[in-house]
Amino acid sequence: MPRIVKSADDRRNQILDGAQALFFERGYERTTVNDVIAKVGISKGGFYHHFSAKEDLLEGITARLAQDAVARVRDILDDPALGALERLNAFLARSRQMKREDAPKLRAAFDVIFRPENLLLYHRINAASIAVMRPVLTRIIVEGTAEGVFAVPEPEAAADIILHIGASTHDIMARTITASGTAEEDAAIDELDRRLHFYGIAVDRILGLPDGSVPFVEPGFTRAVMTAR
Amino acid sequence: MPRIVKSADDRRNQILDGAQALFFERGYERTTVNDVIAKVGISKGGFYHHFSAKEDLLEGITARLAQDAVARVRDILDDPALGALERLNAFLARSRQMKREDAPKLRAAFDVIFRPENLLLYHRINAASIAVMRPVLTRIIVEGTAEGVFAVPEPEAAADIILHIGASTHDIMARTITASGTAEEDAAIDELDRRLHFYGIAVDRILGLPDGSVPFVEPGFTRAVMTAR
DNA sequence: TTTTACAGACCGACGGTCGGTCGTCAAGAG
DNA sequence: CTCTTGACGACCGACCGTCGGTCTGTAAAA
Repeated sequence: MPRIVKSADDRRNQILDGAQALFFERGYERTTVNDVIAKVGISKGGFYHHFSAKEDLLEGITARLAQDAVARVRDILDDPALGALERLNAFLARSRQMKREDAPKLRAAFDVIFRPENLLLYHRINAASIAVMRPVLTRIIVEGTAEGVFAVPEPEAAADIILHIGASTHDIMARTITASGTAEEDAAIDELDRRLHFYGIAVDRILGLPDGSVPFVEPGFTRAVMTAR
Repeated sequence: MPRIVKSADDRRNQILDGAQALFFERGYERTTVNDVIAKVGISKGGFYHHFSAKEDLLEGITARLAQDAVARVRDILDDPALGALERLNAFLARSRQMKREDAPKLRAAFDVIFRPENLLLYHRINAASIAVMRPVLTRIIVEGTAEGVFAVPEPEAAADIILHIGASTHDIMARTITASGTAEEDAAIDELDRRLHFYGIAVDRILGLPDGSVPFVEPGFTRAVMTAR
């Protein structure tokens, strides 16, 4: 094979790209290092020059993913014109909008991520996004408490809880995906939607807000994302 | 090797016992099937006669663990003399008592379970205990709502959230364990304790109760468990 | 010339398989 | 009641393929 040399950063990202595509297609365990190097067109030695273990791929991918996501809402988070509650809602609205925009890709990824054998992949992605969002959400809660809008004695703990609420959707998400195409799909989506709606209420209450202050879903959102092709 | 024949159930439990001991000592990934069969004194073929894969061990162990735990609080859950809130608090009190009683063993298990490489083991144990507790907690919430004590529109969703709150302690738990023996240990335990206290408040709020109705920790509890030998 | 990026043959360990063996126990013969 | 037989399921252990990771060496860059 001819030897192609690239800058370390480029190569690293290229490997990450290939690995990410494979992980979202077959899952982490079922993707081998040989699969990755074949896809990228690189040798074993080349791979282990940039990554010390297969595990590193997970860390690299999830970190990149989480940072990309937070970068796309940075402007809202830093908007000084908005109060804490408004920023929180604007952030959630933007997140939903982004999800709607690449719903098909998202849905395809869900198909793999929520399979039981990919539990580790799911939890890693979740943990990475929580790690990135925690300081952001903590700041909003701190400021909202200072504004007198929220009533939260432990902002960081509250942020942690709220972010972990997402993980409690795992099982219903998995069920909804499994039910996809069957007669139960409709009911599953409805149930998921009700859950997500309640999660908004749970957030309201944790923050000391009246029910309905922080809507998690808008009508049709859940169905739009879950039925996207 | 001499051949020793046992009933399928006995042998299965014996294998589970051995595997559980090893998993809680070295973690899941670092325990090989050969380790398990060596510990149990059985052959490869014997093992695969009872389990179809190494993964099955995880499922078997976590299911057994979760069912044991729920069996030890069954009497409280079924006590007709208690209201929903009282049952919930009695259940939590019993759980704490049990944790205090075998704090040393629990603490030793924590040492392994909360290591980053054992994330999967942690999540499996968590998922299994949530699966067992979900219907139990849901029932309490349904009844408490009927009694007019709780105000929860989606009992099952609320149960799910409350149970998942436990997972949000993972990182601080891990940090506390890592800090064990160092100068930061004291501060870490204090922080963990504050968190756990707030989680009680979060549960209060989700259930529509005044802050402090459902205490998660009592004074000294966190320190007692985390410093046990 | 030294350092960095890469190639690819190689290795050991691990999860899992497979053909076969041996205990156990019930049914039928003596 | 005892003994034989035979089927079934528990169990054995050599073996296999795969996979993550290593190592020696080489070409390009600095």
